[in-house]
Amino acid sequence: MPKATIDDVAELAGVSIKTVSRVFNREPNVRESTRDKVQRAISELNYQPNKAAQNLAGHRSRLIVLIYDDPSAYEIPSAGFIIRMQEGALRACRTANYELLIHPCRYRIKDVAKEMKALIEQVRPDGIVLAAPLSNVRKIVTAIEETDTPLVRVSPGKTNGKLFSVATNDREVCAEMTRFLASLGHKKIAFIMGHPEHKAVGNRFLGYKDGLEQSGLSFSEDLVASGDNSILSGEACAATLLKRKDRPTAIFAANDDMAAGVIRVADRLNIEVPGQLSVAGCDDIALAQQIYPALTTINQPLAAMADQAVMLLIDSARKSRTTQETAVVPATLKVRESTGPAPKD
Amino acid sequence: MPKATIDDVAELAGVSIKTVSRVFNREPNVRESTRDKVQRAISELNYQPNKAAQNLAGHRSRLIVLIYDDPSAYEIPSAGFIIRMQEGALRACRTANYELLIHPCRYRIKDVAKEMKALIEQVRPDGIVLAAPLSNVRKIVTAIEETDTPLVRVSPGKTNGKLFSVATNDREVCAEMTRFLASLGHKKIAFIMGHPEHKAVGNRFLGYKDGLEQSGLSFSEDLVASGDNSILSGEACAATLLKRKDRPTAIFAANDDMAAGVIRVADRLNIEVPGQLSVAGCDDIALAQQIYPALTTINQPLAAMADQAVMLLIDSARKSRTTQETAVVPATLKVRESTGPAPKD
DNA sequence: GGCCGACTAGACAGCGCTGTCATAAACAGG
DNA sequence: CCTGTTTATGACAGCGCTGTCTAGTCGGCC
Repeated sequence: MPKATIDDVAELAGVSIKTVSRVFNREPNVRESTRDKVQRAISELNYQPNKAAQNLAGHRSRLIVLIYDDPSAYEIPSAGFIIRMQEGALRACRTANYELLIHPCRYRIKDVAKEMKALIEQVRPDGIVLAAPLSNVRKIVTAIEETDTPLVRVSPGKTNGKLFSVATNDREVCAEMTRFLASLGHKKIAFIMGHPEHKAVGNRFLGYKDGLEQSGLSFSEDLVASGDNSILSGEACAATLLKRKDRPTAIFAANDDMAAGVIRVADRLNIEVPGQLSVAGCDDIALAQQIYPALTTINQPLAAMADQAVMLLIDSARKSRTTQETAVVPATLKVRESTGPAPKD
Repeated sequence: MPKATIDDVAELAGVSIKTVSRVFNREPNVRESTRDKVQRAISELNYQPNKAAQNLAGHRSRLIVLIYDDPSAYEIPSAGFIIRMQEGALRACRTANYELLIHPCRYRIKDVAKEMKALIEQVRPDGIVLAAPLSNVRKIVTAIEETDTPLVRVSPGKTNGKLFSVATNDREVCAEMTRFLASLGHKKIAFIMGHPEHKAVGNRFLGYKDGLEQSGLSFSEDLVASGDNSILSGEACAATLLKRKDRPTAIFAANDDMAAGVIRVADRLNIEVPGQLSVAGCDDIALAQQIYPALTTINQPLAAMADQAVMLLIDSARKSRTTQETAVVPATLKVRESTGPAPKD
């Protein structure tokens, strides 16, 4: 059986194709009885509109493209990141009856801009979700903007600029984590900063400081170390911090890998976690649950962010693009086993 | 600047739109000089053909849909599975200038068949890659076949049926693993079977038997245990196998999780791995490298399989659909630390 | 020189929809 | 009952391409 077209439906229902189109697209000004007739014809023929035709005639594709960094998506540790994003984006697409195209992108190659434009002009998506870290690569953002396609950038850290974007309350939640540690009685809470290139880094550090202040603790340079986001660097930082005679009773690392490094070092130095040392991380990667003790960390609501991003895109298509805004999806503390009351001395 | 259309190019080049189309699609019978003229016009205007129009007029969408099981894709342990598939599929799509649509699918809901058909008739993909375990769900396969869209099923285990599919040489490589263990001097090689629902299970067991035979070892029921693919069941099986006085010196589990369970039990029983017991798994999931000792296992070439699948799809579109075939992408042994020479007693 | 085939190029319909506009029907109000 | 307005429907163009068919051009060969 050849697939039914709008003409078939129109004929069967005894109306014009335009009326069928109206019914299918829930347009107003169709009499109830006509609507019924058409509905029956539609379901009888099992009619499904051809997207290509809709797209061509209607200038909208019901397609969202999710663009993310290519090689990093396939490295096991970050696979979770992109899967979560996809999960959220797909959820929003599904409810709005959109489809999702995924497009990994190597931003280091010269022709990214050209590649992006080609992609966009070919498929004409109704919107684009640009995942971190690409969300801060200027030439990509610019290329997309030049095509006039609605764009939402998703990034756990704050995105600079005034475009649509969705972010988390990184700073606030890091303050919350710090307060949480303080509330357990910790007075000497150390912080391990991450790779300075990461956008998120600054905010997390600021959040840490906020948290100290809010808890009535004073900030000390001596309790801050700088890593590069790797487990190894976490170990190095921990070694430094823990060797001090007046050592911290809690260490808050700007990401989970470094926190894992801290736990390793504590184990080596025979410092009990969480008995003698509380450790907290950030990101809630898979590893966080797999290590012992399971890591207290901050859950990144990646799926929710992507979901939000797609919804923004779809809404902005309906209404005219409103004021430029950035949505914030709150991250939450995941308290597990690596934190506990401060040791009494 | 409004996007250039084929008419713009034709006008600039001083030819008909059909000629532009010919040049762009590398059709024959265009004079070299004309081709050049058109090429120049194309690059000057930065022309990108509108896919929707191509699709509508040409009855081909240059779109591949990857369909996979929904909830399971988002569970962390299996995220790697689907990411790998995507990786391969994307690779093939990229080189052939196709785009990839991803479509998770909950196969337990009633209307899957209808949903699949709606998806297909709407987007009219040129081909569909159906990932395991969906590749063996009859109602989905049937629904897709009824739409006459080229379908390739990807499944680590063998797929039954006579459709296009790509699989691995599960049985052969399991035989290889068994021979490998035998070559290390092991005489008592036990096997832990997985969940009987899994298609792959039977083949792996057969491969194990093949391997024994090829190594001149005899098969014994006593050396076979049955788990359900979980770590816990692996522990249970290991406990049984290792409590026997005449205990095996090597255990080959049908998946990595169960192998991990074996290692846990060995640790608990103070049996050294690989000193006193060699352990091998299958699948090479992320966990395999994270546990200690790192697990010797069998690498599933998921990316390569998906790549292959998409290539099959694209080729079958070019030539007429040839004879139904199943491509086999070989899996390979990943020898790591959990296996070693049999203990001398 | 005339005819045939191989190349090359263009005219044109039409893929299956949606947008626009015209028209018809229904409904007010005076 | 007629005009003015709203509501319901249809006619038709056209989105930007590709497929088909036709027409012209060129050389080769008898």
